[in-house]
Amino acid sequence: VPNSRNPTVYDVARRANVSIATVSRVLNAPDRVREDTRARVMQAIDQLGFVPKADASARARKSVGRIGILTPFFTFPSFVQRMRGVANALADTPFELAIYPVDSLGRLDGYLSMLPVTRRLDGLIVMALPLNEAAGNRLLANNLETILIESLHPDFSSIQIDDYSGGVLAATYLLRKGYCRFAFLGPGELPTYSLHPEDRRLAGFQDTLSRHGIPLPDEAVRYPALSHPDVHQEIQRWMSLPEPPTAVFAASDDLAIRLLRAAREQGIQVPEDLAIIGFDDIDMAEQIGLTTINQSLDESGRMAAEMVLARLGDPERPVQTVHLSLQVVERETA
Amino acid sequence: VPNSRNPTVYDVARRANVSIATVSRVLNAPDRVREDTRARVMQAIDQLGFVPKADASARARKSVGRIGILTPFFTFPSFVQRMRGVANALADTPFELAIYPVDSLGRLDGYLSMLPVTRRLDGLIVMALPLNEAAGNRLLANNLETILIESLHPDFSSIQIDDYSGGVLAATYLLRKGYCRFAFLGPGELPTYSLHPEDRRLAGFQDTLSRHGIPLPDEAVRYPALSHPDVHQEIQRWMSLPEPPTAVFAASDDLAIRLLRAAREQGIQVPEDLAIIGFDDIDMAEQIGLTTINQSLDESGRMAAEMVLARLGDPERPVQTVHLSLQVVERETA
DNA sequence: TTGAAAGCGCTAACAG
DNA sequence: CTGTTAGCGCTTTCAA
Repeated sequence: VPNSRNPTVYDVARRANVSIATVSRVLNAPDRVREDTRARVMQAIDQLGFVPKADASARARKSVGRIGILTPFFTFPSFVQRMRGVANALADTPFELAIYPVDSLGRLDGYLSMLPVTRRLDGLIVMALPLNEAAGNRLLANNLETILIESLHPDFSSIQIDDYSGGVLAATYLLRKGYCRFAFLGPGELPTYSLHPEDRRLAGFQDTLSRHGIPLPDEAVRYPALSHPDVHQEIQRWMSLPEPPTAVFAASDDLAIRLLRAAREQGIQVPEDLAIIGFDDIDMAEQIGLTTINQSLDESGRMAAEMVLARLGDPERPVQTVHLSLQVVERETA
Repeated sequence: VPNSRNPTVYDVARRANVSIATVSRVLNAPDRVREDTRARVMQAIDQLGFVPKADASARARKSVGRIGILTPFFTFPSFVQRMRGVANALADTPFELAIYPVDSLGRLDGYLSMLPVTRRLDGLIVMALPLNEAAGNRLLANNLETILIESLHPDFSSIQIDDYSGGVLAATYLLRKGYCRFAFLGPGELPTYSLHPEDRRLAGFQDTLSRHGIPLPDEAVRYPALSHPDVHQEIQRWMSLPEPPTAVFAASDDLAIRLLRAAREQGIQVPEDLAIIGFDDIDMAEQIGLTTINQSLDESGRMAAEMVLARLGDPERPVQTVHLSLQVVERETA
């Protein structure tokens, strides 16, 4: 005689011949249950039409089991690689991943207002986005563990990239390679809601050059729109200069790749006629053979996730700022 | 010292100097509590910002406001672009996005078991992953709105790509361009848990060629590992054939891009010596000028999301299969 | 990998 | 009216 009440974990457990703990595990951490046991439990669940009571789960659960990522440009390779780092770090934990793409200032404010209050998240990773006073306080007050990547705030742990020294590295590398006339390419369309590390990369680049007595004339520093014709045009402009540059530092691999294509189309040999160095070291950089500066994208995501998890496990852990080191990856374009 | 957890009835009770039972009564049967006691308790509740935990989840019971994506290779550009389509479709809705990356058969089974039962999702989009009988039934039984991309199941709406006709398109295009000796490049490392559309792309390619009386010899069909040396080697092998191919159909843009680089390194002119056509039309294809076959990646994600939302709004909506059309995008490599 | 047992936050029965 | 106490159904140590 079937029980008239809704089935519980106990019913499922009895039918599958396991303990209630195992039933719970099948639902909450399937990969921690042996294949055949899981199948048996799932069969019992299906047969009984078992549905866990939401309030009971909520009550017993100490966390909601979810980490969020707040990110602009969430499909740009550099951001995707950071997300990959996060996802990998989360893979064998009971935490799932929620994405909150930011495409405007309004969206950023909106998320920063609601996320801490609605308590649907245990932790938050904020990528390359500024955190204002009020938002920071709200996160703190509501006790949402937050880690910042790229931005800085006294009350939160963060992962920092030294963009200035990235520029120094690029200049140093190119100088040692013997290049002597330089140019810089930055992104032309900058949204207001995200951080802009390009300026500091340029500063490091420029300072290093000038320390070697080499100027970086204004016409060598360009911020074209990302369209193909625009990038094309910048190269033409450069190459028709009385003393055209022999090496370009592009503020991102994305830019460098566009530049590379435009150069090839104009019959400009890379690196013979024009050397190109990028910044980021996205996957595609390797596939294309682009010389660039590695900023440990995957690693930054992985560390951010680990830092969130660590704080979740022990809230007493001190706020810390981690500096990731940069490294030139020599390939074929410079 | 502020409490680090959310306040509970115990905190309220302590602060109001009553037992937890009284707190509960104030919440559930206020008239059974003396006026002044009730006021004291309410004051404590307000001060602590107390919200009964069960309530919170009970309120959310109608809709949790979350759509999930189950996907392999979630950082591959082609999958990322689909996710972008989904994210854009969700941007101005009250739904957030959860990602469930699948990296093994066990993980796939695990998610397919737990997701429908635990009710943390309103809808699910399954990308390029097979759905077995049991999993399908479970999704249905638990009423989790699901849309499939690439795979097919009679009980679920899906978005289909006609891979066979993609092969036909590639062959037709190359033939019309006047090429007469062909090769095919597929991925060498195939995980067991995901779908494999390459076979059908090859079939369409091969059939079309043979309909024109052109053979595709075995040695022209290769599945190298994705490492640079391996791809390099395939080209060498081809070019040293007595009758080397003049055009290659790569089963994905990723492969095509690797091939392109390897070719250039060996001084092989593309498309003069060897034409290359890819499949997918990822963002990068445009940036590097790759001729390829567009399969509307963004669009497929957008449609999937819209179909989930539509079914959520009106569960009576019939199951439908949408066929996305393919299109050759002519750029510079073929 | 699994089970026993101790909670989780809350409600309700029962005393007083 | 209020406090004590025993669950509710589920999760999560901890040991085995």
